[in-house]
Amino acid sequence: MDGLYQFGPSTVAEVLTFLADPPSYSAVRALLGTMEAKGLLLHSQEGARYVYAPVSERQSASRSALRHVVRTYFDGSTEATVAALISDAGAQPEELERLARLIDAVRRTNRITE
Amino acid sequence: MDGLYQFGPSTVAEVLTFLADPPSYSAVRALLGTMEAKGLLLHSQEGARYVYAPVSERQSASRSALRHVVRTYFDGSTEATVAALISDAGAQPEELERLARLIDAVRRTNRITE
DNA sequence: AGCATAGTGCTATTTTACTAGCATTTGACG
DNA sequence: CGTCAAATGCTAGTAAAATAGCACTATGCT
Repeated sequence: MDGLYQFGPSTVAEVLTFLADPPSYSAVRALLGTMEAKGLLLHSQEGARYVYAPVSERQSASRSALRHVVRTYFDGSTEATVAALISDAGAQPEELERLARLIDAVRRTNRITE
Repeated sequence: MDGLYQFGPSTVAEVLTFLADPPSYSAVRALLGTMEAKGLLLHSQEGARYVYAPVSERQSASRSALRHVVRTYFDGSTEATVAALISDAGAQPEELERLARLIDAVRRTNRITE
């Protein structure tokens, strides 16, 4: 799943390339088939081969993944999560400046709408 | 694993309670045993029962989980991830202010050390 | 002490995942 | 058009995981 979200819709062969410790070609075919049966994936035929894509949009998947991480590792605190992100990212000056501007923008927007 | 990180060291019965779609008691026992054999968990005996805990610290696990999310869903961009976190969190004013201060603090620290 | 409860140790069975391999279809190219 | 490479469809066998259940042990309570 993660690979499909990261690399976009993919064929069986492509999935094999981005899997870290890849099982056999047959196993990947079976796995994709099972996931499709469970409703997690869909395939479309493209010439001779199948291209698999996740059913749910990347954005909604990203939100639930983020929420999961926040809940699991940061006691539900967005603030603590952002702090970890910043300290882990090496904190490049330009990025920090953009983030500061982003937060200011959100704060201004809130002030107006409230 | 996630449950153990979220709720701390747990017994088999506790794991059962926080698993969303729990398999049988036997399955959980087997699963925890398998994970321990793989070196992901350790158990300590507490009276009659076993208490399982992850081997790696919560903090290091959280960092790798965050990195994974950033890479998978946000093309490796810390900035985009923070933006998603903020917009998803409902953006409470106090939290935004604390985040702004946090970023300022990091920026000042960087300016001094560089 | 005696009993009930809750837990593990262990084993057998069922179900699922993985692997391998062959037949068949599709697409590309000389 | 003929051939080759690359896919899938399908099947059978093996490995691993999930399940169920019984025996045994520790704990707590009366």
